Amino acid sequence: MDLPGQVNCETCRIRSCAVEVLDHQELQILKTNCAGAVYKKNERIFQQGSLCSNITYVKTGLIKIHKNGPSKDQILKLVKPPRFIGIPTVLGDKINHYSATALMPTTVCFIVTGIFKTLIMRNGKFANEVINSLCQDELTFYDRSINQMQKQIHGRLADALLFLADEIFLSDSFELPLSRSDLGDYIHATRESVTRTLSRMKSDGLIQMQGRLITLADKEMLVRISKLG
DNA sequence: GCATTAACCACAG
DNA sequence: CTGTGGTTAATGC
Repeated sequence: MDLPGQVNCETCRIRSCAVEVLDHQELQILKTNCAGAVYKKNERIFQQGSLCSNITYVKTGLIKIHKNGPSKDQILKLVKPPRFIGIPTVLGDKINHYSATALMPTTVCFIVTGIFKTLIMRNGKFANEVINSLCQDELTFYDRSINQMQKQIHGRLADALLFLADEIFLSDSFELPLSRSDLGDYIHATRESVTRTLSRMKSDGLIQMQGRLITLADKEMLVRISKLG
């Protein structure tokens, strides 16, 4: 982790909707209690089980939120910046219930927990934006849970590919940021099943694939597979 | 029964 | 870290 350290929230171009509604004085408060950091691919940003001391705001890059279950690691969600992570921890418990790891070079800002709470108490609009963001997250998570539980592997993998293309990379052709094993943790499958299903999709002409470079060739069909499960 | 799905295991690049 | 193949348990005609 490198520390560019000092940041200026007043001139920051990628600040959140929440921070957008802060007044001048509040921005000053934030600025003096905020520090930037840079993570490389596969570097842990915070660790499940450890004490949570900061709110994390992901500015650029891509991260996974994951949690060690009884048998193996599970990726709860992929977070595309800009986005706050760790709000549930700060407001709900002191210990991280999950880990966050960078999947590509990622920049974040840490905000001192107490200051974050102060801003919530002090500025209703700020609090409202925070709640909005939490609600969105919860709704997406419900949808994803249903999909994971009721679809079989082709549908789940199609979901993941469509999500990566449409939500993360905004392109039908992208470099897979996850290993096969990670992808398995994400869609609730073994790495072998991921490999097999991907090569099946390739031979069926649904996708093109060279190593980690994926191109969605037949999106209509992928959508149908995703819907049918 | 028979087919399908997907995990588990082992071994090889 | 990946790809493949054999095996196996569960589920559904």
